[in-house]
Amino acid sequence: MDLSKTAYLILGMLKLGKRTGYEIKSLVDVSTRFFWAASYGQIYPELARLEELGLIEGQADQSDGRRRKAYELTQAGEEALHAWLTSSDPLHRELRHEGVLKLFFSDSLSPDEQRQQIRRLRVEHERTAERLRAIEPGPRSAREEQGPRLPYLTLEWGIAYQEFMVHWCSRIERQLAGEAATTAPRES
Amino acid sequence: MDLSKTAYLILGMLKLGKRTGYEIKSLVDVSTRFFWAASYGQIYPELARLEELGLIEGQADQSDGRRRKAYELTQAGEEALHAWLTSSDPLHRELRHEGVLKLFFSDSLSPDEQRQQIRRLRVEHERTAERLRAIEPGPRSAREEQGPRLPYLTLEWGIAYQEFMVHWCSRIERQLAGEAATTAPRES
DNA sequence: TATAGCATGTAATTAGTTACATGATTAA
DNA sequence: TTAATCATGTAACTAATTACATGCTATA
Repeated sequence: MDLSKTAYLILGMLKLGKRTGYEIKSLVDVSTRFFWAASYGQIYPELARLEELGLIEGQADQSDGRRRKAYELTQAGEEALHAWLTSSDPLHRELRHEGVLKLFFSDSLSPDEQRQQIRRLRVEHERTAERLRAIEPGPRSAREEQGPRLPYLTLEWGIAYQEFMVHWCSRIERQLAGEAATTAPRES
Repeated sequence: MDLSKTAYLILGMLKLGKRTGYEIKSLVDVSTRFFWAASYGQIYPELARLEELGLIEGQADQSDGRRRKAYELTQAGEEALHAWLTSSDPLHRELRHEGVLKLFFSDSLSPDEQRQQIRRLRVEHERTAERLRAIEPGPRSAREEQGPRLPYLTLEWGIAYQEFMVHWCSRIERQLAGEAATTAPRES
């Protein structure tokens, strides 16, 4: 029974409570999406697969007119989730960062173009950091009320990562500015 | 003319010099792979496509018995690369990190299991940091000999990122250990 | 002489996104 | 009444990996 990582994302979300595919997607979009994203095109077929495997159980509901199907973990699902959480298999880690890729090839750019690009990179990470800080109050209060604490921790991690990128960019910007000053002492 | 990011990776590598698909792959594996990976299954078809588009030009060679085809940028290819490097389009940024994902769901684990997992996460990043430090002398000496400097900078970035992760994990480990001490003051 | 490395390529598969179709309810 | 939101789902597409087939050269 070898599941995709996204399958475990779903199992994990259901461990947090009975949920529909739509609710899972909404939750992912304000939480794990910064380190593990998922789209409807993955979630709905995966829910069907997991039910087929007996790891989750769906309960259809029409009562309020809207057709919905909320899923829960079965015992087997709980076990599969726990096995994954405690396994020592090497972790899937993947980074695709176009900004750093551009930087790698930027020797051919003028100092001015280089500065502009690194500035853009910094601004993007600043914006992401802000978005994460806007989310923060929710998980924080949840944690303070003795709810799950680790989700909050990973949010803090996300903010710290964005800040790391911002600081790194700033340092490079200063470095490039310093060189420019040496090359052309009086620009004004 | 809308190219994939991986197409720009190839254009960038060819800007650095005439190269075969095999050489591009080898270079990618010791450089950009940590922020933008590529496999043969992408590189060879993409080379054909880029040649079709007139952005690169291949030159077949049998002289040493081995069949090889080395590519160079055309004028159009140079321009496409420069346009990408200086464009202000939002950057593709994607992170898939199974370790952080596990952490997000780890509230249901015992403190001991939690510590073990975060330790594993730290160790993986330590190992990656070491691998990057092992690569470092190459690009550093290249830079010192007035060769390209930005590739070295992105390598430094890679090391800094791994170290950020290691430090973050260490902090969480200490935090969890502190809590354990409060809960069970005398474990031995 | 065997193995590692150079070199090119493809087929099959997996992963993931985007865009659409459908239809209900709720709030402006 | 219109727009936003809830809700499920799929088809088409893009991206990427894996594993294989082929055949050469250089080195141990």
